[in-house]
Amino acid sequence: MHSMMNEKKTPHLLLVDGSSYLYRAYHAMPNLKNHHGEPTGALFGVLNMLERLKDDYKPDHAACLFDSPRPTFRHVAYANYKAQRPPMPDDLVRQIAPLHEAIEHLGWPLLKATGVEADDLIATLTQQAIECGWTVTISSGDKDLVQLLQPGVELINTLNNECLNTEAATQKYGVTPAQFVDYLTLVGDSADNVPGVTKAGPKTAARWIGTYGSLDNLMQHADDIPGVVGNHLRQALDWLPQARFLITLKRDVELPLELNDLAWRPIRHAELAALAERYDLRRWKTQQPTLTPPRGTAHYETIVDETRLEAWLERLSRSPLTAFDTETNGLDMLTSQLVGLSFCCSGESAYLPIGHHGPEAIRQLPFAPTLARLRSWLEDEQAPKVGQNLNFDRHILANHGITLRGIAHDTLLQSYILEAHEPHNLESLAKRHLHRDTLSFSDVTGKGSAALPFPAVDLARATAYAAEDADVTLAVHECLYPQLLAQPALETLYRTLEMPLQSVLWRMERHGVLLDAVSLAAQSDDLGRRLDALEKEAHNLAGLPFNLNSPKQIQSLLFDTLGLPIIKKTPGGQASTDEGVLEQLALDFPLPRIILEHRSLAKLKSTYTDALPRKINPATGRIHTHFAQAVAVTGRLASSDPNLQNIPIRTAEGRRIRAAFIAPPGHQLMAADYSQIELRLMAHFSDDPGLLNAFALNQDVHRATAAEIFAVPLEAVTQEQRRAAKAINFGLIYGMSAFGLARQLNLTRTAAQHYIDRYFLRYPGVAHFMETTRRQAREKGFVETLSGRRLGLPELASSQNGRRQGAERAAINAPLQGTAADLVKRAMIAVQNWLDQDGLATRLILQVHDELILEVPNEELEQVQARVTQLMSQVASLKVPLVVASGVGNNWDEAH
DNA sequence: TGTCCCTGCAA
DNA sequence: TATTGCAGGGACA
Repeated sequence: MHSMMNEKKTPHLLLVDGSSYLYRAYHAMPNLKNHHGEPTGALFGVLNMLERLKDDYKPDHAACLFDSPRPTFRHVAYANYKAQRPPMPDDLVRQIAPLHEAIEHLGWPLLKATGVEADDLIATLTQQAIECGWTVTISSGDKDLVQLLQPGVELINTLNNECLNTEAATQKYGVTPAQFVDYLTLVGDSADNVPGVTKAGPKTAARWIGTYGSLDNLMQHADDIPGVVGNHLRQALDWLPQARFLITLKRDVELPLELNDLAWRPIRHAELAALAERYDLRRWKTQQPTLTPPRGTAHYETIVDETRLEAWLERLSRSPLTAFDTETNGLDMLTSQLVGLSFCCSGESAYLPIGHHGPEAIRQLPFAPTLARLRSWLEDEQAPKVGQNLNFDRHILANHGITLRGIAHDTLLQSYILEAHEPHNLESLAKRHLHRDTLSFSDVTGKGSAALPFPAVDLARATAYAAEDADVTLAVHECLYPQLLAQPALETLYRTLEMPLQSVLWRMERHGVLLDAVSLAAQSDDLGRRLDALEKEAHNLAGLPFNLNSPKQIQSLLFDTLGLPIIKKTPGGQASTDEGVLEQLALDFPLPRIILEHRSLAKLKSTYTDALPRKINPATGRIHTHFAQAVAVTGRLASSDPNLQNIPIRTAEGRRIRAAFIAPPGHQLMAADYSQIELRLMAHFSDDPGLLNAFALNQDVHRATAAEIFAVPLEAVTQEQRRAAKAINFGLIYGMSAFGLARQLNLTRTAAQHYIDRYFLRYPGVAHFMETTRRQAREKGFVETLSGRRLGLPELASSQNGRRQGAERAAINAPLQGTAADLVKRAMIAVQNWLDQDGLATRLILQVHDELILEVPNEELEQVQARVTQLMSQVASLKVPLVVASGVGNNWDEAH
């Protein structure tokens, strides 16, 4: 292939405005301290950000630039320059020297300005790099730097991930980067205390520059500007040249080094480790190769005697934050038993085995007394803990009568908020954020049939695995949490939505739901008999026996043996036998109809009536689903083991299954669901008058849509028209094409396209919303919900057309589905808070995306139904009402 | 035993 | 060539 040496790559230079981030990191994390009580927030924030930049861009050359404390030429020229700024807080001043040291230890070239600002250094270096034909990335939170944009230069704001090039900046500010100085001169820069023209904001300034081309030309025509703002402009004429001078970055600062000196330096591990030790910078302690011992991890302690236990209890009681993890004899949250606990704080990790079997069991501390010693720390609200999916540990401890309290952080949820589309297991997090390979569970237990249960693992290996989990959890927290703090909307979601929800979900899982197992057993029998009959009939029609559960056998029977036409192929290239295909074949042949009936009943029997009773927990007599909080990329919950979010409802047989979810004696089930929530959100986001109006008038939205599309009065809409309109409404939510709609409604493509055209003609706001969303997704790589939840769509950049178009459809759906998920989560928290405050015995038991199900004592029924529907509808105030429908009954079916 | 494929249940 | 999930059975390594 190509020789690498012949491929000349354009050198890439990364310039980081250290000063701009210093302040922001400090204010984002004002209270972080090391074990000496010295402030470390800015240190953490800036170093984490630098490492992230280095990883993301992998530049050939780089520099981190800082302001000098001494007056600059701008202070000399203008006495009020930055005069409104308070002096740098002492807490921040103390972090600067160690920060500079750490940056240099990490191998970054570092430049401190003298007599100029960091921005002037960036301007000068950018100028030099462009002249040499390099490309440049500037990282800063400061908008002044827009003036440096030109081909080959991009500007990124690491705090909000905004990335500007010449085009994007022109779009954003309405002036080109070359005009930016003139523009900012007119607007003024309040951050630096440089006033512009009174009453002239961004819009006016951009318009003036657009009309007159430059500040100079505008000043020459100042007399032409009418109105009050014209007077203000004329008053500012004497000042504007000086303002422009202050705002213009100096591109010819004399530097003590050349571009080629901005290469990466070797990392000074020993110095870095010393600094990391002093300031509790775990990330660099662990990255430090000479300090990380080889596998075997002798530095992890195994707590097997009274002295060590005592020392650790002491250490835990004083730790400002402890990473905590449990090891168990199984994965079932309600039945598994504790085998050991691990801790990590202040750079030390340990494993406390209490439930191991085998020859070594005799070494470990006794189970019950040791757990009793730990109880007060585990239950202490004031002992802050961080974990990876602490809901699991909370269940395990609850199995032993211990209530875990003081849950301050969860790395699972941090990762989910930051990058929902990435894997969130601890091994992946360690790899992605710490560049560490960790021991996996199967490394320690073995796999397959040879796998040992964890209690049989010897203490040394168990310690290597368990203590590492706690160690890594703390390190991941120290990497992810600053990233959250740097993005306030995400931090708010994490702190006020996902963390509180975790507790709500835990209680729902713990409480479970009651099932009528007798009814389900009877249904299984009934279904079994009907399936047998259908099977006989199918075999007779086919003339030979075959397995009705095997798509492969059905395929060969229908299409090979019987010669029926192939309607469509599966993604795997096989002739499909799915419902749509069989439905079509059933028009002309008898056998497909029998297969269809068999399929639908077999599904109910295997997935529901047979499977659900097996999931009843013998101890509680109830079903305990698991609500996964960090699985769905849109922010929805997912239910599993068993999945209680896909219980049938559409057919009569299905509803019998739903009716087997019952309330205990003296209770009723209440179900409350948001009506048309995603379409309402579509109305809200799109601002479309027609759609808003339909909801404002509380119309049947599908009927209203039909009336618009088919141009008939509301009361003249036929069932068929309404059905078509409903398909379009749902299709829109999913980003459907004319092709898809045609298939759904059995129309020609042209007819479907005609409907869609009519729809967009009547609802232009929706068309605009969809286009805007697609564009934002393409430009930014993500879309956002109303709460600012970021939904990343990496496939948007795919080179495969199909994948990319799939991602564009997902981009339409994601803000709607994701915002609905945010609202329901808020409602759940509000409902649980209210129940707690009022001391009610009502329990939330299930959530099905737009529906909450509660188990309500009869005497609380009235107030709960009123209040829950109210809390749900008031969870947000949108441009359309949020309508909640609710019902009550002895079982889930009746409650609908 | 684990994994992939097809199918189908829900919002 | 309609979004997000979970799960069952068959087929096969």
